[in-house]
Amino acid sequence: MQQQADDIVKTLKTKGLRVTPQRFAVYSNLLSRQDHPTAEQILHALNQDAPTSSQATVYSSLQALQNVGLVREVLLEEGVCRYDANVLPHHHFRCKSCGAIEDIAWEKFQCIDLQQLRPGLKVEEYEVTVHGQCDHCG
Amino acid sequence: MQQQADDIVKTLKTKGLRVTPQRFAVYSNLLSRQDHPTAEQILHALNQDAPTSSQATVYSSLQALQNVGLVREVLLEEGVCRYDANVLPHHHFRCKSCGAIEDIAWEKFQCIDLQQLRPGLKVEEYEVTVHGQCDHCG
DNA sequence: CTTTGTGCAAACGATTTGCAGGATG
DNA sequence: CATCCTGCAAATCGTTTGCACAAAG
Repeated sequence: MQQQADDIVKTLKTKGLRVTPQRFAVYSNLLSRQDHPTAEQILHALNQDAPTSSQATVYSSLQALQNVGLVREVLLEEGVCRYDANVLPHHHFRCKSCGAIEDIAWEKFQCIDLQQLRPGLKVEEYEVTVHGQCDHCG
Repeated sequence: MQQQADDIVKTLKTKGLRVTPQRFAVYSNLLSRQDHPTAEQILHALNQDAPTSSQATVYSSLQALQNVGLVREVLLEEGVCRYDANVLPHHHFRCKSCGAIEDIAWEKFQCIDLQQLRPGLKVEEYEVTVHGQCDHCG
């Protein structure tokens, strides 16, 4: 636990971010959860016990973390912006019934003929979004 | 042109939608363009010459068209909801520089080992989003 | 005629901004 | 101690809603 906290501090510093309690809390929370929370869910989680962050600060922390590549946005539903501390390439599954979201290992999908999508297009990255039913809803 | 209009009317009726000038215009506009416009862009296009639709009506028309499966939402950027009259399965390319969006033929990608994503998950559909540079920006 | 759609303006929810005070390096 | 962050409240943006009038079938 203590070691983990030190790691987070080190990571933030390495990226040139000032380490503030709020920023630390946002990143730490995001690292600790498997779902892909919205800004609001993060805010709520942080202020569960005692108020520690304001809404504006959560947004700005997320922005700062995004800018240095520690966090990415995940768009799976209209009007809902989620955040993910896993910035390695991977795909997403979303349950159409309950909305649960789950990561899909990168190796599960493979692109056929990537270079020939169309002459002129330079592909830099891609991701797959899978829709279906999860364990509970299936 | 006339034939095309008749087709649109027929399609709407077949889906059980009342044919109003506004609804016709929204669907017709969406069918005619290759980009994936936002509600606002559609509204702007329709009122280019003379005012024909209100903003609330464009939203409600899009909603109605979605409900009967003639139109789908496309989510590629945070905070931007685009619409697409092509409801056949296909993928999307988005230029990271200029934001241009282009359809990618369904056959360009193939899923490896779909049934074994994870036991318990029932896959119903999926789509690929490709990011990169388009002709002008590459 | 009955039902459904339209337009306006007000309401809404999520995100952003301006600014003064406070913490970080 | 200069710079950057935080928190508050107000502003903004896209979308939705309520309601009276109009149009479609």
